[in-house]
Amino acid sequence: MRFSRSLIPTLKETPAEAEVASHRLLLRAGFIRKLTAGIYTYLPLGLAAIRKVETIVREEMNRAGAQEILMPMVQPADLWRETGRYEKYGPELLRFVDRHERESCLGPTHEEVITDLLRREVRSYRDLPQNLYQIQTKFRDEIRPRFGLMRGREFIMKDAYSFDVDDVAAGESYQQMFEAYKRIFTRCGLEFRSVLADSGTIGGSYSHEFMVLADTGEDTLVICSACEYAANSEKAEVAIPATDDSPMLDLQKVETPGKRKVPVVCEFMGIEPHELVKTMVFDADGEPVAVLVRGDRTVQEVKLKNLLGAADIEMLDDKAVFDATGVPTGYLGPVGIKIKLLVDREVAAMRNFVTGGNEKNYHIKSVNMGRDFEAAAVADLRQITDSDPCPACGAQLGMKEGIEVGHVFKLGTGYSTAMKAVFQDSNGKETPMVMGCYGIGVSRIVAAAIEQNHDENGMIFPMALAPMQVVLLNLGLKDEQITETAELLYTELQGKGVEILLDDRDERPGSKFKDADLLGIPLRITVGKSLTKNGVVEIRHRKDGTTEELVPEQVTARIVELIDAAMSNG
RNA sequence: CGGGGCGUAGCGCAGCCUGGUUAGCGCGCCUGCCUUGGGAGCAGGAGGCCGUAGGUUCGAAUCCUACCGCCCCGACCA
Repeated sequence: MRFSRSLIPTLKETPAEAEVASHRLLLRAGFIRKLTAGIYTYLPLGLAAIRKVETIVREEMNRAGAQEILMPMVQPADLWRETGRYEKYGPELLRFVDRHERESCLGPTHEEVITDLLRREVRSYRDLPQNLYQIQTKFRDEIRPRFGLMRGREFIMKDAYSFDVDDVAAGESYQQMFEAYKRIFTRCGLEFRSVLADSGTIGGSYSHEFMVLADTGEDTLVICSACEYAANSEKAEVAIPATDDSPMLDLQKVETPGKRKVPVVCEFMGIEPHELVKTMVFDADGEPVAVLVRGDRTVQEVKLKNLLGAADIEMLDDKAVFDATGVPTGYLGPVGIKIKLLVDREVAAMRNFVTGGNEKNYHIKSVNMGRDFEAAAVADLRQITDSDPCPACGAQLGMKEGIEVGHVFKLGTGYSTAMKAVFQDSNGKETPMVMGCYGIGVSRIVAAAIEQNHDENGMIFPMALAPMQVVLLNLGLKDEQITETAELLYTELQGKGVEILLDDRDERPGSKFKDADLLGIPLRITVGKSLTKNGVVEIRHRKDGTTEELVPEQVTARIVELIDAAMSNG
């Protein structure tokens, strides 16, 4: 690839819209350009990086026995109605009608389509298992696309679906995919963790996420310092606390005029936030629900959503809270509350706590569950913290930020039952297929790799994902010896199958060095003055800046050696 | 969806408050000279429906209205 004839529009200045490193660098290095909010064109180098990921994913999926297909992007609404998701999926699902007034949507995921396919084609247990995947552009109309390729509305995803005769077989499929995923992310040269996860809108019983560790991650992971436990913090179960069995004291109403916020109430009453219980009100698919958590805790909405089986959970604003309860925010409490009341396990174990008085300007002391109020349910509803013990072994927990790049789910028979995807088992009995689904954010991996590997000068690609393996700088376009040597090396390396970008632009050396750094290509060959002076060219490693000088005849062999080494330990 | 902000040359911005010559600056781009190991220098040049539509005015990039687009924050703690 010749730089002079390629569309690699690098920018010296940072575009105003870019917040995070990967977005900034992808724009500056000329990998992507934005068409509209959350929708990007991949330029030659950006696409090359995407292709690297796709190739690794394909190889490992095929190796694991999955078969590649390609499903439509436009899907009929009726199919989505069969599973109830046309209504349930929410505004992320882009809906439209075609010229015949047929309702349609753009596929954000493909469970319905694949299940429809399999129910038509699979009759017998002899046809199972099946594991099918595609690499496709998905569309999700995100509330707020951001960070370039990290959270776009349109993005490239690999999604796979497994169909098995029973839970045991489905578990094997799941395990196979889990192993394939580990190989994929390892080959990509990424530092990652697999964690227990919530299964979200896709549904299902059991799932793991694969997270690339990076400070700009949108997810928080809890990782045990002692055992293997690792989970997304929205999923991480908080250990059941010891029950306080001190004697119940008498209820006591306290006037707290104007004291609404936890810290203010605590200061006023001379107590600590952990002695207070706050009452939060949410809207769960239109029904108001109150949740009790300790004053210093945070309600984990995902847990709440799962407990209620709700499609959408939203915290109510002050006015809506008053409308639902007749009490201004700040003074809500469980005693005498009129709406459904859910209680965090930690609160259920407490005695004699302080709550709002359910009356303006009053709080109550020495409240106790069971005596003073009843809960519709007691459950784990709060966000875990790093001072909580590991739910598996009790040791210290650590927290890290991560970018979700892969997700594997056990779906069970939810979709197959809803869509009547059944087969006859060996006894002739009609049985729903047991499903699993497995996603990888292909375009997001490129962004995640850059988040994890960059410096102030630009990207630093791992060899396996680099759009080009080598960049060769010709610093003497008008010097016959330099140009001849550069061209010779370019041809020779291409002949060895090396992916190489020849910087043959009529630019000054400084610009070429800057661009080479920016592009993050792992190896750089410089042919310039040192050739005419000392007969040597230079190889520089982008990652650590180390250089080696050698005569031109040795370069090709050395480069091939370096690439092989980088690919094998990646 | 709520709040805030921004739309002026390919990119980054100034001008707008306080309306009035030819709408500026830096980077990039084109031509020439010069230069060639970390984003050089000089000279010349091209490039703008000042987001769109309407209004106010003798006169609008500037004031008003609507629309469109984009960015940021929030949509989690009473």
